Amino acid sequence: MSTEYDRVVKDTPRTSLRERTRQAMRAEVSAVATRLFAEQGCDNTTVEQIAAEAGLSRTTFFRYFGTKEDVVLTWLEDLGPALAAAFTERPADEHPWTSLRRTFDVLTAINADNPERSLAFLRLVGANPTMRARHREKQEGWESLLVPLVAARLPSDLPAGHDPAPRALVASAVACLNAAMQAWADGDATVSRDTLLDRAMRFPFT
Amino acid sequence: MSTEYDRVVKDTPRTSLRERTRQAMRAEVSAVATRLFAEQGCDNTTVEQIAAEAGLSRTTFFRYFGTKEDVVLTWLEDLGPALAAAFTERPADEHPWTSLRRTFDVLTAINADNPERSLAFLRLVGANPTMRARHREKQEGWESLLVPLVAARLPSDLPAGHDPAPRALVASAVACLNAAMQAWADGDATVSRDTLLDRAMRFPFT
DNA sequence: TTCGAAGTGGTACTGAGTACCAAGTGAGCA
DNA sequence: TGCTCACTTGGTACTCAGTACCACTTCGAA
Repeated sequence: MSTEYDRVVKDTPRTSLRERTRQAMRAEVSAVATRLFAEQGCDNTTVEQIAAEAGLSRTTFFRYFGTKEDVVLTWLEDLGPALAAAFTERPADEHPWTSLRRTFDVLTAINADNPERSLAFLRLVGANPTMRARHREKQEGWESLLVPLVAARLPSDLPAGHDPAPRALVASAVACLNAAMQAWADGDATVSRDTLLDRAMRFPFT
Repeated sequence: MSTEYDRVVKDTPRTSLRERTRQAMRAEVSAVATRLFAEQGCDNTTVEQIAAEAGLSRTTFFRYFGTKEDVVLTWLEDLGPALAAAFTERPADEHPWTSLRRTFDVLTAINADNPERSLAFLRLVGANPTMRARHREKQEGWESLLVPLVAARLPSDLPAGHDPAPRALVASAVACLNAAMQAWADGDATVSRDTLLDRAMRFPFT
C-alpha cells in the first residue's frame, strides 16, 4: 500500500535528480535559442527550428517552456522571491524608495556576473515588442511580491489594498530600472549600470 | 498628367468621407467586440465571432484592426499626441513631474466623459494579460512622445539620449497612472480618480 | 459609358499553442 | 533476468491569430 510517506521519501531524491536534468536541458535549449534569436531575430526563428537545433521535438519544447519567449525570459524567472528577500533585509525605517534602489543591487550583481549574457538579454528584449511584453508580465509578478512589503512600510488612511501608492511606488521603481538598463544597453558603457540606475531613480528627490 | 497637386486637391475631400465611414465602422465593430469580451472573456471570443456579429468578414476585420486586442485599445489610440500637446502647454519652469500630473488631466477628463466605457476598458485590460501587454505597447508610444519634451526641461551633463532620467520620469508617471486607474477600477468609487492619481503621484515628495 | 482605384470576401498558408495517444526508458521488485 | 509502473518523449491533429493573394464589387471621375 502506497502512503503519502512512501511517496515523499522515495520520490524526493528522484525528483531532485530529474529536476537537475530538467534544469540542464532548459539551460542548453535556452542557450541555443538565444543564439538563434540574436543571429536572425526572434520573429524569424520558429520553435520548430529551435527544437531541431537543440535536438528535441516541438512537443517537448513546449513541455519545458510555456511560450517561445520564455526560452529567453527563463533567465530571470525566479528573481521575484530574491528581490522580495532583499527588500525585507533593508532596515524598516529606511524610505521604501531607497530600499527598492538597494534591492535592485541583486539584479545589477547578476548582470555584473554575466555581462555578456545580460547584454544579449537586454538587446533581445529591447528589439522585440512581444519579448518586452512578456518580460513586463514577469516583472508584474515581481511587483506583486514587493507591493505588500512596501505597503507595510507606507502608512495609509485608506483600507488595505485600496491605496494606489504602494503599487505606484514599486511600479515606478521598476520603470526606472528598465530605463536605466535600456540606457546601459544602448550606451557605450562609459557610464556604469549602477550610476545609470542611480540617476534614473534620483529624480523624485531633485 | 497627374501631379502631386491634383492628387492632394482631389483626394482630400474623398479621403475625408471615407475616413468618416471608416471611423463609424471601427466604432461599431469595437462596440460589438467590447460587449462580447465582457460577456464571455477575450480568450473565449474569436475574431470569427466578432466579425460575424458585426456583419463583416474576418479578412475585413483585420483591415480595420491590426490585432484582436486593437478592437478595444483603439479607444485611446491617438491619445499620445494629445498628451504631448497638453504637456507643452504647461509652464516651462514647472517641475516636469507636476506637468505630467497635470497632463494626465486630459485622460481623467476623457474618463469622466465616458465613465461606463472607461470602466469597461479598465476591467478588460486588467483581466487579460495579452490585452494589458498590448496596452503597455501603446503607452510606450505615448512615452516616446513625452520623453524628448521632458528631456528638454531636464538639465543633463550626459549626451542627449544617454541620460535615463527623462525616460525614467515619464515611465514612472505612466506607472503611477496605471496604479491609480487600477485602484479606481477595483475600488468602490468612494475615492475619485483624481484623488487616487494625486496619491499615486505624490510619493516622490513625501 | 467606361476606367481605375479602393473596399470586400474567400481561400490558403504559416506558426504558436493545446490535447491526446502510443512508444520508449529506467528504477524498483520478484 | 523479466515484469511493472511512473515518467518522459515524439507524433498527429486540432484551434486560432495573423498574412498573402486573388477575384469581385462599388463608386467616383473623365
